[in-house]
Amino acid sequence: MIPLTTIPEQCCTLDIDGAEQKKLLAMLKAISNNTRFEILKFLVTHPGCITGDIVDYLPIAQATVSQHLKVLRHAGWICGTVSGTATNYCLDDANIAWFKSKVGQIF
Amino acid sequence: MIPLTTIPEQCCTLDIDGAEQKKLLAMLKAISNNTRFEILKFLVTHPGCITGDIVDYLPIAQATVSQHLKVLRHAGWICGTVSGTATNYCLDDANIAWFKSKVGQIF
DNA sequence: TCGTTTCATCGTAAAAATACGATAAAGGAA
DNA sequence: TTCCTTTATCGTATTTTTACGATGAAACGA
Repeated sequence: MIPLTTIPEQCCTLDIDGAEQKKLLAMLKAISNNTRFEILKFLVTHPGCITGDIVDYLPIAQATVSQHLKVLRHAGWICGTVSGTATNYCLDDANIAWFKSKVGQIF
Repeated sequence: MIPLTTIPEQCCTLDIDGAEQKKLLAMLKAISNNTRFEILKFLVTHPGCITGDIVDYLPIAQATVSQHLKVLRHAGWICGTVSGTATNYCLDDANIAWFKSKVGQIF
């Protein structure tokens, strides 16, 4: 019998492919930008806030924030809900749960 | 007493900052490139292989592979060990373990 | 020594990402 | 309607990333 200590620890499998890999890489790419990561952090503490709140919080132009929100939306990190002239943003819990579980299973 | 079902599920905390956030974002950025992700996958099944093996496996130039390896090294995903004229590459288990645990705790 | 192998780095071209001001669209208030 | 607020999109400039060929460095064998 092989002692437990000699069994090499599998540090990760990276067992993913095709559409799932594409989706995961898109999510990874989206959060690997510091500004977008900060937007996500802001949404954790300010769920349902509007674009203007994020614009006020960040030191960048409104057009740039809007562009980052689009990237986060398309990657599946956030959901936007139009309400009058404003848009409320929330974390996309379902996709984030998928991300967490996928990363947990392949790394 | 509040029923369990009404307790909102915390989808993520994103509780990270400073040097740790910087390191995490660098690792995220490094793997969000498809070629680099494929290199990591190759290393899972070919631990200790040399640069030339990766060059043969991928459809891109040697200089480009070397550049990607540099990015992965600096981000902490892999370790390179010079052996004669060759360089053996392995996954950086310790950093990958850190990555996995960090992602698990903030998402 | 001389040539070969292996790999990193240099210089540079092309593509993608990031940022901005200006503008457009759409809802609400007067 | 007219004006104001809010946000997305357009066009574009700048920066960063990605890719390549060429070159250099270092180890090895003949």
